[in-house]
Amino acid sequence: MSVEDGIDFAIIELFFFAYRDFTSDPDQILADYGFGRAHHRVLHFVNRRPGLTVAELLDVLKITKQSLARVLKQLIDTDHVVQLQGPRDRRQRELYPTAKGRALALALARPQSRRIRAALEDSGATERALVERFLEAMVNPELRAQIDVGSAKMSGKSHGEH
Amino acid sequence: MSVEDGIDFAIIELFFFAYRDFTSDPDQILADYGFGRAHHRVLHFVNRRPGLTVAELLDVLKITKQSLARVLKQLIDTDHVVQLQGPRDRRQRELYPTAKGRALALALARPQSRRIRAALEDSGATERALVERFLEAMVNPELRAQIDVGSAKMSGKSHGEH
DNA sequence: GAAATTACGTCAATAGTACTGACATAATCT
DNA sequence: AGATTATGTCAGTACTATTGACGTAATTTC
Repeated sequence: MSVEDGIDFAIIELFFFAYRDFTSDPDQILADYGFGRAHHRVLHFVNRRPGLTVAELLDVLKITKQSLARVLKQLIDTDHVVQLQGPRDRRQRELYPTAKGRALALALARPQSRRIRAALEDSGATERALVERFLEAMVNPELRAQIDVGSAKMSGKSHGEH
Repeated sequence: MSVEDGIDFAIIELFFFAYRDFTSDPDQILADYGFGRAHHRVLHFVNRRPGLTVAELLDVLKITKQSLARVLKQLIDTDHVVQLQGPRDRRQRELYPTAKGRALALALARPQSRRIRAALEDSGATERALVERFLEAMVNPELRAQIDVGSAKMSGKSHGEH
């Protein structure tokens, strides 16, 4: 169905609409802080992978360090993120969320999670797994390593407050 | 699994990565034309809903007419899109793709469709329907009318070349 | 038929996010 | 000691988006 010229227009369009609305919820909240989507992404990944270095963050986001600079500086200046000198390599800066940063990251994730829950409302674990599998398969194969689907990597890595 | 603080971080992240890579394919092609993502979106919807008016396009894209102006002008100047005076209301401008515009829209959609096909490789119609249902459910309910999943609306609307 | 509204176009100013290129500093590696 | 690496920063540019204001032509309303 809705495959014209062998092109899957239906899912192409659905993906556009779905992502547009998916990002609209946090955008509202971010506006109150004078932040944009870039701040959201940085905060999200610092929160999810506390202690990641600047280089690792750049690699995950696939942006340049000049693009990151302003956004990261603002998050540090507003006390949402802190930098600690790397323990092994003192050139590195490990990034950690503050309590304030974690709270904001959570506030931003909440409506998105709510939207996902609603979309999977009448679905069981099978359907959920299928959606996860589909989304993962949409990611470039060589980049799937970046994805941290399981919670294993997180559980032992509580660095507390900084 | 991977639901911390009751937040579905797994799908939030997967959605980010999936959409990033999903848009990266056409971005490469667009660069050759000096176009950006905005041009892609306009071209896509003009192609999908030939004859739609400027106001309808703004409503679908959820941007302002000032944002659309430059992009649409460039697409018209480069002979990818044409404007025709509305038959009923002559204030309106109906937008149609040219053959050139259709060719570009198709070239942009091809790698995206290929990616979707690969992601659904070992899936049947059931799984495909499930993914469609999920994506549709992610869209704001009041905006689902915009989505043109079926091909019914398209089939009889071939306006030919302009 | 005059007045209000609508559809569209355009000018000006601003913001957010991204880019390339270049250069500096400190730390680590060879 | 010299090369490389990790990070920071300065300068310039591009793309997409915004708000606000104004103009024109066509349609609707009274």
